[in-house]
Amino acid sequence: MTAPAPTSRHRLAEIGSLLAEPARAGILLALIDGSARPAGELAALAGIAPATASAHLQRLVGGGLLAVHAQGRHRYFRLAGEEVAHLVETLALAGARTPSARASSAADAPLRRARTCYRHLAGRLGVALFECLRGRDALELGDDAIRLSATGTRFLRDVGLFDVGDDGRLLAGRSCVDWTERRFHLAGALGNRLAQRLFERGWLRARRDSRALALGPSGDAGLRALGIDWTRL
Amino acid sequence: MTAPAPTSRHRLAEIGSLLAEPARAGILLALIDGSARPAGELAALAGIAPATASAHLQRLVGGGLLAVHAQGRHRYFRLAGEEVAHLVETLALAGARTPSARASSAADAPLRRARTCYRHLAGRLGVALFECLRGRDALELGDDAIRLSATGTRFLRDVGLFDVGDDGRLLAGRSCVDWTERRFHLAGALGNRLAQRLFERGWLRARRDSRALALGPSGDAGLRALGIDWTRL
DNA sequence: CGGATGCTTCGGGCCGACCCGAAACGATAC
DNA sequence: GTATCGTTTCGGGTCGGCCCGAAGCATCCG
Repeated sequence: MTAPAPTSRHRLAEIGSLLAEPARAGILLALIDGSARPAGELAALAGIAPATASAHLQRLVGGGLLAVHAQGRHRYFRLAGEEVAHLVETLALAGARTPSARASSAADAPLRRARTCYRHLAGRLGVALFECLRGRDALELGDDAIRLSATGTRFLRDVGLFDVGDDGRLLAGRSCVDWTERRFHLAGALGNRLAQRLFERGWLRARRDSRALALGPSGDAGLRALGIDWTRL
Repeated sequence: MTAPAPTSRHRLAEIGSLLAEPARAGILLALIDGSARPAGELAALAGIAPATASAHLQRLVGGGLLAVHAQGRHRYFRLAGEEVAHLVETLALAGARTPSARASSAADAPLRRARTCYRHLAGRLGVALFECLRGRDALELGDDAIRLSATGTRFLRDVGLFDVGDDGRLLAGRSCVDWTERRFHLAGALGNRLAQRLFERGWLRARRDSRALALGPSGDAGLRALGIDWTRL
């Protein structure tokens, strides 16, 4: 047996050590909805002094997990990409091994119903959306991604989610196992586009104080066209 | 904005700190093929004293990443489950961000062609197998897994991989993105069963000194029935 | 029943990481 | 220009983790 290459074990350890600190883990979790936040806010969120947060943020950026952009005297930090969100959720999923931890608090109820994960939908709504599409043969399994079928593109146009020019087959989707539900939901470019359209059409809207989502003005009728009943979700 | 629950960030950090040490990362990577190895061997592999390895192994078991079983005066350690293998590969994938690292050495060539990942197949062979099945409508997208279709079960019987009693629809598969190829290959119970049969039928055999796989006596003809040419893989 | 082997526990040394307050820096606001 | 705010850099204190050698238990072997 050859030992695993020293480099690969060190890379693994490097990523691990970036997540190993509760303060850094908290920062990543706070950004997992794809938002960009200034350093001071992240410091308060993690419960540490600005000086400490600055060092942590520097390490996270250096490790390629976060991206920065300066704007005025603020510096906004966000996750470097969807892979990072996926990675963090995978790890969080692995950590939630005990069933007792999954029962969790009533405060999580809106989160379990519908939330954003990076830029796509998760929670029971995300799962229901996936199942709706799959049940209508709207999804095709590709060699490296899940794509919308011709049937699916037509269906989404019919319910008013896609415009005439949109071709869903060009969008690569990833199916990813939902954290709370342990079932598939749609991520990747396809999932992002779909979520974006749901917001644009006023079916969903973001809440001010949480990752959880609320029903928009035209959401009830819209979701019903997909066979989804929000009130029973 | 509510801060993420303290518990979740601590769980994330806990998992991270388990991976954060090169010695522990090396141990996990050495076990990623699903093998069980005694403590002393893992110590030598990681380049540390037995006493140090013992402490590391204890932490990994306590964290739920490894499982032990004692046999005589040896204690054999292996990954606690497929989720752990998935987790480690996800992280290793994230770490291999630079293209230069992916070019790597010629010594990896057999690994890139065909290897085991936990108990299923990966590398170009794993990808080719997935694409063969997908192209023949042998796979169906389910709500929580990828399953073999009726067509697929029949096909695998025809090529001699499944016995008459086998019902592939009962096996849940997961599609997982290959580390070297960045395309889907088949994991989960379905992937494991398939790999097991390929070994039983003598199409593939394990090498003594590596995770890489070699062609078995009846492998060339068998793979050709799947439309896969080993020599051009 | 000794003697080897595999693994663990114990004790102690070492080094790195985390944390904060104070001060410097840059940009905005007045 | 001056004051203020957000952020980073610096210095120093503290704490925990990693590491190993030696000793203690088990297990197998002759």
